[in-house]
Amino acid sequence: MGGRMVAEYRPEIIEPKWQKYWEEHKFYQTDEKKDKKYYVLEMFPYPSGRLHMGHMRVYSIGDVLARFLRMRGYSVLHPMGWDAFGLPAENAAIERGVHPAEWTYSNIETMKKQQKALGISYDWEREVATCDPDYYKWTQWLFLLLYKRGLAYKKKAAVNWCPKCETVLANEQVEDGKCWRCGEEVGVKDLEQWFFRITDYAERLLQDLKLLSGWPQRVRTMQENWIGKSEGALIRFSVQNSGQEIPVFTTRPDTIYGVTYLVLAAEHPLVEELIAGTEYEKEVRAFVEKTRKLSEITRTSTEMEKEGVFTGAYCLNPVNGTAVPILVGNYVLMSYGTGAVMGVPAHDQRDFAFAKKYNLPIRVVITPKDVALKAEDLTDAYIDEGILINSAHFDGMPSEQAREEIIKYLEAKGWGERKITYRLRDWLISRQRYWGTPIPVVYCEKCGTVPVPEEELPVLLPKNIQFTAGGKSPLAQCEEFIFTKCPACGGEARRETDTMDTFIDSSWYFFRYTDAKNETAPFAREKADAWMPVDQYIGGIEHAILHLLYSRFITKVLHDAGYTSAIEPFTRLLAQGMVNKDGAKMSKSKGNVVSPDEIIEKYGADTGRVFILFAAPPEKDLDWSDRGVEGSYRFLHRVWRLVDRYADAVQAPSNRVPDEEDLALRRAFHGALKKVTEDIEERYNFNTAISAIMEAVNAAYSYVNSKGEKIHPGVMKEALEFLVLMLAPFAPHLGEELWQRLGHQESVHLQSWPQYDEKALQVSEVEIVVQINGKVRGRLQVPVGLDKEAVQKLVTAEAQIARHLAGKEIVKVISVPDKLINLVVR
RNA sequence: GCCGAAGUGGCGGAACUGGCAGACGCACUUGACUCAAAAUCAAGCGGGGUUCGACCUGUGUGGGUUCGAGUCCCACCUUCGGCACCA
Repeated sequence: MGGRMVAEYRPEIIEPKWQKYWEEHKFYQTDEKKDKKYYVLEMFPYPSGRLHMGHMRVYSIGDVLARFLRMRGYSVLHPMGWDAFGLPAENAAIERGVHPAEWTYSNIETMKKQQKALGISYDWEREVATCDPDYYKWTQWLFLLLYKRGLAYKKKAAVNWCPKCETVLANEQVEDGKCWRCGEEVGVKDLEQWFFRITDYAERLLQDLKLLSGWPQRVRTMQENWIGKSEGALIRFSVQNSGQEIPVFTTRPDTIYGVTYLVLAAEHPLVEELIAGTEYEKEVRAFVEKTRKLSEITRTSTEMEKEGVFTGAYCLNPVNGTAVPILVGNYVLMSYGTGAVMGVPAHDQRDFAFAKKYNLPIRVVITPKDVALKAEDLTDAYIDEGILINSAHFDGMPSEQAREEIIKYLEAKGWGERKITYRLRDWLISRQRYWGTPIPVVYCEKCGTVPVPEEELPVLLPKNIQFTAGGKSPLAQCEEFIFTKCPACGGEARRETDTMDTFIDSSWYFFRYTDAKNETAPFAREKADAWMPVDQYIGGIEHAILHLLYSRFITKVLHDAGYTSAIEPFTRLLAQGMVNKDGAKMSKSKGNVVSPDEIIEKYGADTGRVFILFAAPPEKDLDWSDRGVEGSYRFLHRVWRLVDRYADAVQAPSNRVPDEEDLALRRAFHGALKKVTEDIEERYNFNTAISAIMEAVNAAYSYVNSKGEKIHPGVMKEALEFLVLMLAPFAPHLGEELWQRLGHQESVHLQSWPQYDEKALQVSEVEIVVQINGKVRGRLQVPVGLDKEAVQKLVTAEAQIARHLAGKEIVKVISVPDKLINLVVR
């Protein structure tokens, strides 16, 4: 260590100095030896160009934890990498003629420099970029693993299509009918695409949410809603004069006797068969055509008028043999349940409206206890629980019980069975884009679909490629890529030209960090087991479903295949809030953008970090305040001056017995240490941790102002050392510089977190609050540990308080030792 | 419609298990230093009231429990977030 000491706080000098020092000494390389291990991870960024304040916030949070835990004696894994595949790189290629790889790697270089300028303690030896063949080779391996386990399959389906991104999207990636990335309205296309069978894991993904007590309730609820479990029954209706059966899913089997019609989705495979050659053929076909043309958004909108058309066919209600008409309706979705619903207008609001519109019969089968409902009196459906009527031998049964009994009855008769349905659908992973991981599959005329053998991975992205807007996917036009030999028979074959959804790249990267340089496997199990699951994951709430659900799924697949003992990837999750300015999200169009660069340049990284952590608790949105930053800058200056001024004086021998003031200073710093430790460790309240440090600094100024030359060197030295140690995780450069100023040779970041002394916190006197009938009437200095009676004696002797007692009778005395006494008077 | 979170000074926020509401910071006011300003240091800072000792009032609204409620219970209002013809 070394370097010239400067007299003023000059972040522009000390920050680069220490960054260089840390880099040269490979300071933050992961120490794998200790038993106490902790994995701190911030969501890796997409290399879009430059860091924004959201990045600065998430890295600052992670870095405080990483540095604190190292001081607490943990081996900390704190890596960083790049979610480097994605559309913007390709758009840059189209717009500016730069190759996506070049654009991406140059952005990575810039952003990495910025991260270093923030003083974040990453282990750069483990850096990964998902667009690197050494990485995507293993993403392809992961695809093959899912393929082998029957979890990757290809099917033709109506899929979400973003016309602007010119690719398909998974359901999770459509928000409000719009593309999650570009906001364009999403349409529908019939395409043959690759899917991951995430629905096989629906129940486990739901159940294991219970294990995630370290996640915000909000995120767990969102995932629960997304998975959307419903329990009910599958009931088969047979079509009259035909051998066909129509299965329907219902959560209300107790209303089975109230069915008066059946509705099929426009896409239902039976529609064509039912109408072929009948007088209804033309009308129904026109209706189906019209419905199918509607986009998903209009079709699923609540305001959408419910329309339907009769097919001419009837089916039989299995429980009572009643023939009910079959219709085709625009509100029934082929993708949920069975694509067919039973209509129970008396007990379902939608069915009620539909039945009224088309004059379908309404049959009441559930009634509240005391009132007898009549179909003709209903103005709305009766959707609540009740007692069954008009339901054969189930009459008089409460609906809740009837649901169970009717399922049993259906099962016994073979008409249906218990059934659970999920809203979650399989994960569509094909993308018609270039800048992504190629799907490692070839199509051979003889052998059909053949996965590329593991030893032939990676299937490399060709470098030489044409980018033009509005065309086909670039890979689909690249002959050098397409034509290949079949790995099975050696004959002519064509490669799959779709690439994988980039969410696959990011659904396993946290495993790769544990063994980033492994050339023979994605990661060694023992390395992964040493670190996984991630102890603390930090990132934006926008990934509450997408990335976090996918990562949970992939982790479970890896677990089932024996590659990891982890069943969940992230033990604790911190969803950090956004960084706003003037109450709105920072955006170029609003002109309210503040960049990390300008903050570093003007005040230094330490000031920016302290402000961002001090302004709000991490999970809340934060309003950027230029004045507030000034305040943090002032605070660091204040710390600097205090330490600089007394650094030499405190080296003097301490031969004086500490007096009251000395002890008070000691108490202030031990108290602050206690609070800071608890705030970081237990509650992640960095804002209150910093405020506790500020209070301690204020106490130190009061002390030196009062003591002048007569400060106690030993007590002051301890105070300054505590101060620098406590501040080091927040302001790491200033910490280093001041630690050196205090005469230490070794880095502050290699020190142990100090331990507060319970004895130093002890006081001889305390101020207790005196209440009369619960109102504060005074305060009193009393010796610590004084009992209730003695306090009461002291209190009643006080003139200020005695006034309130005059002519009254004390009926009750409540005492909280060393804190409060409340006299209840009448 | 269903589910969830949150409402505290001029502002960001604090108050951990029911026990001094407003820590800490910003802004503002005053004083010291200065020729002056900045910086720094010191003091004040919810509202009302004042004989400067009080006292009253105050954490979205209305009730309740309690010696005591920002904190617990009930009802409501507002804001934000998620899900939503899901059968």
